[in-house]
Amino acid sequence: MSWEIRTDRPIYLQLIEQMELKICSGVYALGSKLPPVRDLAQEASVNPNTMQKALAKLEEDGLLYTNRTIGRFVTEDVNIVNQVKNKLAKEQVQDFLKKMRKLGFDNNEVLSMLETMLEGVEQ
Amino acid sequence: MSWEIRTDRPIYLQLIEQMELKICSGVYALGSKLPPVRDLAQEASVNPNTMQKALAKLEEDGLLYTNRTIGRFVTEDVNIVNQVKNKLAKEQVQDFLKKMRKLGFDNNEVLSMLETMLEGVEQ
Amino acid sequence: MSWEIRTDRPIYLQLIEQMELKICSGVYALGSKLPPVRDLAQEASVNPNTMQKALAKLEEDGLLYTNRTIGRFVTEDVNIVNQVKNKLAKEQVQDFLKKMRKLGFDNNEVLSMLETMLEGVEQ
Amino acid sequence: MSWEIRTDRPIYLQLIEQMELKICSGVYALGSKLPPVRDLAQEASVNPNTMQKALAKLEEDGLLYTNRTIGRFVTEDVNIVNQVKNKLAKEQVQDFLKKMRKLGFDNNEVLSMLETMLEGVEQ
DNA sequence: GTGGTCTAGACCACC
DNA sequence: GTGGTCTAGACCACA
Repeated sequence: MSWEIRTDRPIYLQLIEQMELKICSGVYALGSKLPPVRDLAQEASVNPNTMQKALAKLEEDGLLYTNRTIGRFVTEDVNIVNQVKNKLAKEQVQDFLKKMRKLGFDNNEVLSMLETMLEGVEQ
Repeated sequence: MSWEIRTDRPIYLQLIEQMELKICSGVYALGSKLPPVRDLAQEASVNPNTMQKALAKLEEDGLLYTNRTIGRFVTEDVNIVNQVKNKLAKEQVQDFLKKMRKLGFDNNEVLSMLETMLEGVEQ
Repeated sequence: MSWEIRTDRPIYLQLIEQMELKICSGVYALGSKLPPVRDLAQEASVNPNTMQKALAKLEEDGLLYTNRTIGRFVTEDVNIVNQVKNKLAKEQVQDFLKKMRKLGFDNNEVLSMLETMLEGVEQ
Repeated sequence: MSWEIRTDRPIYLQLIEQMELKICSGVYALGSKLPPVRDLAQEASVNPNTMQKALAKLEEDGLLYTNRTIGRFVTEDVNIVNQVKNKLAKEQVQDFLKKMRKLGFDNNEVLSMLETMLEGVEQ
């Protein structure tokens, strides 16, 4: 998964979301060292200051921590990561339901459709 | 809902998808007249030919029909629209499941989470 | 039926053929008066001299005759017209067979296909 | 057989028809590689985009398939080609009958004329 | 070098 | 003014 930046919302918010996702999905493992800010910024084609702002917010939330002389690391606290995971999951569910409602499906229909599509599918 | 065009996929495909969505979600009602190609193109900030290509494809699929010199109309055939609705819904479900799996949720967890979030929510 | 002129063959030959066809199919009835050469030429978008050349040839074949002061007329001789009709028909058959052979159909297949398509069709 | 383009009908439709004919009559054998779009366009004296449009339609119908960056190929599926062959043959028969009727021949006369002309003719 | 896509701009038929 | 078609010219991804 790469970086996807759009111009219709604050970039640093998008960076936060995608960074959260990368951590929760294991792209950056618990306790692992992150690439330098400059590298991340270049990878995402954004200004280093913007990337810095995003990382600072993630640090605030406890998802990252900085060792000034060595670099930035992903937290080793599973609980924090799980909290974020749940937050992201809830957002996905909300987003999904919103889209399905727009298509005219009510709760029961969404549920039965999901159940149908889960049957017989390997995990 | 407005138009969102990205540069990483053929524009006409995105136009097709968004047009399908607009029709299925009722932005363009069954049997109603569409704005002229040129207007739609300007609205979406694309070349009229590109919009034309997308509309031609939708016409092939029976979602639209053209009354030459008068304009383009949404089909009045509920069946066709429902078919497209189901197709779009399935895509949404697949997409949703893919994202949830990336977050580390298995089928049962997705299902129970959805059920939980549907409880006590007004339709 | 209007005039169709192509640039890949002598125009006057095409005029002859189409004039024969018009007479045989009754566009210009037996014994009827033809429009003036200039009108015919304009109708077919060709030079009057070219039209003149075609009409002269048809006259030679007895399909037309000229009354100098009154104009040009279609012959009243059914036999002559029937001869031309047969000639044109044979050309059509030959042309048809040639095309069918190019598509890979042999005589028997052509015959059976024709018989099939004639069944149940009102004349 | 070369390309014949007329101005009284959409060019891309004529290209489709003639391409179908070329494939059905073996000018382009099953499974063989077609010349590049640009070459075909130049051969037919049309814009590459117009040729592209025609080929795209033939591809939709399964008569061609594209191996991107390598080229376009005729299908290897005999069934599809035979279907098209039959379609073209039916059109020829219809066209033939129409012309013969215009000349004043009824079904039986057409049939007997064809039978007569087929006798004693080498295949 | 291949097919695919997009834009810009033009003309046509029809009502 | 509507959709339809065509041309010219450009750029892209891929191998």
